[in-house]
Amino acid sequence: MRERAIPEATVARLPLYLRALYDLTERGQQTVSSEGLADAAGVNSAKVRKDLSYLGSYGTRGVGYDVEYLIYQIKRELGLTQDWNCAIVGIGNLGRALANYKGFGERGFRVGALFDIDPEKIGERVGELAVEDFDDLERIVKERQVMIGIIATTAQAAQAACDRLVAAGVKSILNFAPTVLQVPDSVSLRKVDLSIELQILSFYEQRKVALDSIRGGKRLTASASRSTRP
Amino acid sequence: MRERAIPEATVARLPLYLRALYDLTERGQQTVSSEGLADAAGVNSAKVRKDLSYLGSYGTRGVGYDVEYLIYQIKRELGLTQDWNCAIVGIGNLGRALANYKGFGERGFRVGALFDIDPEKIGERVGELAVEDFDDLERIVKERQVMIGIIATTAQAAQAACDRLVAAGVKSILNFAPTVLQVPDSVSLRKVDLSIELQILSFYEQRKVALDSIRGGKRLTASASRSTRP
DNA sequence: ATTTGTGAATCGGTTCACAGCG
DNA sequence: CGCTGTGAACCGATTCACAAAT
Repeated sequence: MRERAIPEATVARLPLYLRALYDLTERGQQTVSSEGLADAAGVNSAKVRKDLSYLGSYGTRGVGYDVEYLIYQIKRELGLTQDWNCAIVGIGNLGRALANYKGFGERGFRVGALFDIDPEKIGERVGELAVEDFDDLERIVKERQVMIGIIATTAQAAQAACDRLVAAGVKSILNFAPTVLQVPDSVSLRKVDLSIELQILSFYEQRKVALDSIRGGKRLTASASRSTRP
Repeated sequence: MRERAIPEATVARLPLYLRALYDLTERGQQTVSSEGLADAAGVNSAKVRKDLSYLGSYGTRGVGYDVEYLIYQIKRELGLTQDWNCAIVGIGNLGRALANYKGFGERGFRVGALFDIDPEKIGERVGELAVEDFDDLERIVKERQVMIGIIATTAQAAQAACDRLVAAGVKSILNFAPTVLQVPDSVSLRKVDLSIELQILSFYEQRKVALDSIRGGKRLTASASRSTRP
């Protein structure tokens, strides 16, 4: 495989492989087949092979992939050989939880600033940081070279938070607020919407209940609903 | 359009449309075109029309869609005409934030039980609920007719939490733990992985920096990075 | 004997473009 | 005339299946 451009779908799976590979090293495995990595990452082996082929030819036929080496290559591809400074805007329940979340640091994402607009919260300590004034965002983002902004405000406040991050030069934004944000083309935006995930589950759950009641022939009551194959 | 089966991609967007429609009612709009809804939901109008056509022919040519009626139809399709009881397993930072998150209740998801294995936490109040013993999960899930389980444990504890939820008859699970979970086919599983989202952003950010430094001809310093088009 | 790497076939989803209807 | 609803064309991603490598 030569030439650039890794498909989006592949990029989205690389972190999954990376996590699976870390798990494998912890179990002392030095080499892994596409099949083995597929199982550990919860995908199928054809996908693993095709995905990894976009990075280069890092496997050995008849053997598999060297775990350490593959970790290195994926980290390099994802830009994880350096640490990234993040800032969280909106220190409510979720912002606080994100500020305290250990998983970020482990993966090389340093939360280096917390912002809120509420004078009650400014100055308050959360973990190792103090909440700072949203008005100082631009200055602090530049001083601390924040590269990634995490928006954990209400839906109403999210666009303003976003605009300020963009004005400060932040090019990557992760949005937890349940609203659509506008950013210039030069900025990457991803979103996580908690209640949308539940609504999607609701769709499939509802369909299951409907199907059960057709098959069972009678209305479903809570006590009648049993788990099939535990 | 007749016959069943709504594409997965469409199902995943319905909650987005729903939120956009709520926003429109708040602004007093009674009818909306596919173009208008597309803007509000952050997609394009061809997608909106095709997606909505899977639900039925609910629009009026030359006019658009009736906002209220469309809300009703989407809610019905998603199974949101009823409330769903949820349980959160793992009351750490994130579990606590989720327990306090108002967005769930607003969308008809009632958090009706919190579980943790840590004796220190059992009995503690979080919002309106007390944390209960993980050992009592099966009984409580059945008593309160919990339909959706939310896993906010560590990666290590997640599979056990998942197994217990499945054993208790829960058919829909939302996993926040950074690990791959095994569930029977009869159970729907979705996942939200916070640090994976950051890693994806990292990939695109890194590529941007690389591109800039080629174009700019010189190494990038923090103060030299300006936002293009604010 | 295995397991990769990859063309070719396939699938699902998106976009186009316009006929059909209000 | 405007906007929906939808076949048709298109595009990206997944899966298949096997030749190539060790």
